[in-house]
Amino acid sequence: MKKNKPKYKQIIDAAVEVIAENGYHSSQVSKIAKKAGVADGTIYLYFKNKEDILVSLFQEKMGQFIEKIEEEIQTKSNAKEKLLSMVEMHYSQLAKNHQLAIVTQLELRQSNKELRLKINDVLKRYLEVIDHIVQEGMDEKHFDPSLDMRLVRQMVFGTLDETVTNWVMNEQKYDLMQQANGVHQLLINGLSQSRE
Amino acid sequence: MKKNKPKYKQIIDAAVEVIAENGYHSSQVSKIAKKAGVADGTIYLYFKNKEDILVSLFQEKMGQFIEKIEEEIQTKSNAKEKLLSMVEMHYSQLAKNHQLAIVTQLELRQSNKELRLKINDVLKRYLEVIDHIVQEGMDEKHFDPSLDMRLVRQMVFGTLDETVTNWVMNEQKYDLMQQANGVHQLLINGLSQSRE
Amino acid sequence: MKKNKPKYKQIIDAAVEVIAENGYHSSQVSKIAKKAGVADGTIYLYFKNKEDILVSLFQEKMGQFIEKIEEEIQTKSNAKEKLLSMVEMHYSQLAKNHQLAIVTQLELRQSNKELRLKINDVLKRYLEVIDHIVQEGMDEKHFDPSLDMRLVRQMVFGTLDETVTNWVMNEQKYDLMQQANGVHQLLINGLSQSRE
Amino acid sequence: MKKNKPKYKQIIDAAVEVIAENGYHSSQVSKIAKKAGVADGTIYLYFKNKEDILVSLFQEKMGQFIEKIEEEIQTKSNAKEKLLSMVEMHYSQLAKNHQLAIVTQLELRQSNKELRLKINDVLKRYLEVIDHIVQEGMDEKHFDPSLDMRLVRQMVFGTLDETVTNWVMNEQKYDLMQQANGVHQLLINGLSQSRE
DNA sequence: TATGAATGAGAATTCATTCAT
DNA sequence: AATGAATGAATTCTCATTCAT
Repeated sequence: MKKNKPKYKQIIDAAVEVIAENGYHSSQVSKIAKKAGVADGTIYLYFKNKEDILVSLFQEKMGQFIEKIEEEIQTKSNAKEKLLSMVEMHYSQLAKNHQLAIVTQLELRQSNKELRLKINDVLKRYLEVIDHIVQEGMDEKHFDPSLDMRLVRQMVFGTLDETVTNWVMNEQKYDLMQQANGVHQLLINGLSQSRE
Repeated sequence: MKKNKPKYKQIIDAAVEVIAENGYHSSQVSKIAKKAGVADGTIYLYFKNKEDILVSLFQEKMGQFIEKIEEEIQTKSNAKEKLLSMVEMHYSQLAKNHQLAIVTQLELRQSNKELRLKINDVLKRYLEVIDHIVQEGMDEKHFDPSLDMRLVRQMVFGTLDETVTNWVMNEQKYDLMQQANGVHQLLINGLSQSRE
Repeated sequence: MKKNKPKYKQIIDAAVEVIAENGYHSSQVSKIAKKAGVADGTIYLYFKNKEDILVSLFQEKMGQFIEKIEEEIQTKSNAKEKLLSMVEMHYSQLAKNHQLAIVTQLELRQSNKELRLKINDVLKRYLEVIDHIVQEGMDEKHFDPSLDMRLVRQMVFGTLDETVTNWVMNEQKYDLMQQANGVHQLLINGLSQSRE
Repeated sequence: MKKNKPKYKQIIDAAVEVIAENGYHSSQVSKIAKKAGVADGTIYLYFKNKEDILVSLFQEKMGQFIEKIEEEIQTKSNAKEKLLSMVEMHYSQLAKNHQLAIVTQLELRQSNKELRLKINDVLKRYLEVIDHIVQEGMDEKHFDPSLDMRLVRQMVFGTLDETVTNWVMNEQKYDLMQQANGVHQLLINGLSQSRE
């Protein structure tokens, strides 16, 4: 299995670094190879083509990203706590890894439609996590049972994505983690005057 | 002023058509020129370079987009109605113009960081519209006065943007307008069990 | 019509020179462009791709080659004279243009199967010239009427082609034209002891 | 002597198969190694480089080819019969081995000038066979003693080669062997009205 | 002998932009 | 103002060959 060989991960990590530093369009395969410490041709022993590096990068990193969120959520006992945990994990993981944040929020979006479809496939798993939390909340009667799942999913993901993108575009000048509680409250209560 | 000459608008409209039909990366200047019925070189009498066509396109179209939202909102008397009106206008204008929706939601995001910074400048005006509505709602005590304006702005915009992008990526198979009320409710009440 | 523009012919002539001098595999498009005195990109205004240069080269040069043979043959009154004329013209034209001889006999044969099929199309016209002469000879009862046209055509063309290729491979050390009569006699009488 | 080791022949036979199936340009060393059941590196224990495989292939196969022709010819008592025998053997051997025919007539001609010079060296032995037959025919006074040996050699070889190439290019749709007599007659009598 | 992972040189083509007319 | 022919920089991927094991 190529994915377990050390060079596979080396190349993906080099790709993250190179893309974060140089931007998507200035990230030539030869630059990635150099940073990974392998020959250009070696890249093609592990990846079908350049796009395959990017898709694999996203799968690998986003897979771990979602896995960690799933693990953390399991330790929580109700939907509200799970949602908070998800927001916190989403933010903390990207806050911890600035380069990855740049790559996923900005650079990889410059890819073509085909690549973005593959990226969306990876995201489906994340959307399912959201769905489960919301469903649980509705079952608990803490969330409105009449909610349209698709809209909720898009609000939650859209909000998280937009807040992270803003943070990255502002060059991470403020503390992303500090927003977690506020965003959680917003998602739970919306704009309305809170009842408490 | 070049912006009032007929060819200026011709070229921008051609760009929207060409990009919607062919995708960002297959939209060569020569294709836009052909569709606009002018020579390649003529483009450069009206635009500094290719990127300038795209920025101008966004300014022109998004400017009108925001203007119409502003006009419509003025006729509403409170923040909740204004927010609903904004959601409806946002959706209706893009639903009415599929090509523009494809260009703004998918194709223009493939542009490089520099171009996206300029695009963000255009969006600032829209974000200010959101801010005004939210501020008004807080003043009316209908919206929670302790809300963090930046987070709200990002939740609102992120939700609208994500819902439209999903609709476009699903090839506009469902009716975007029908979502307006649900999204409005979600933004107002969040996930919590509604009080009514 | 692009074929009548001066750059079209410039590029083809440059291609003949470059291929004859450097060999097929060392004849990069950029080398041809440089020799033709145009930019690399200009090549692609006149030719679809590199292979199209080679096919066009063959069509252009071989077309003229065959045309001249046809013209010369018309002035002869019987098949034997026409055959001699054909042999002489075949040899004289290639003897006069060493570079073209190298390209057609050696370098262009290194091309892939697809290109060779296109080259064969061009040659069909030449084979028809042979067929006409042989048919005329059979009608005159000077040539054996029971001959298999396909075999004759292949013998004649194979002989001419092989003799020219040998001459080119021997770096044109001997006089190709001096062979014309001998080859003509061979084709007419074969190996048999002549009757005269 | 490496040539007698089993892997030497394995590799050559694999090369014939691979080139016949995939064409010259798609016949990578790794493909040949795989078909031969050896590692890529093993090839280089038996052959200096890729070109050496091709030259050796030609030497090996053409050597056997010529040997069989020589054996068969020995059983004939005069030049005419020997010539017929040569034509028949030439055709029958290639008709029996389609893959080899494809490789020698089409694929190996795509090689570069250098390789073809080496190939020509191998063919010299065949040309000598032709020369001997012709000389014998002239001594017997059945062939015209004033013939130019070089021209005859090129006519005979050019005719055989052209007829086989045509047969291969036409995907061996007709029976090559059936042409043997006709070609033999053509070579003996040329185009002239036969005396019988 | 045999292996096969790693190497790295090498080239066609596109397309934004210019500028002589 | 308008044209459009000409420019030329820039990059992925293949595959023959090597060499540590």
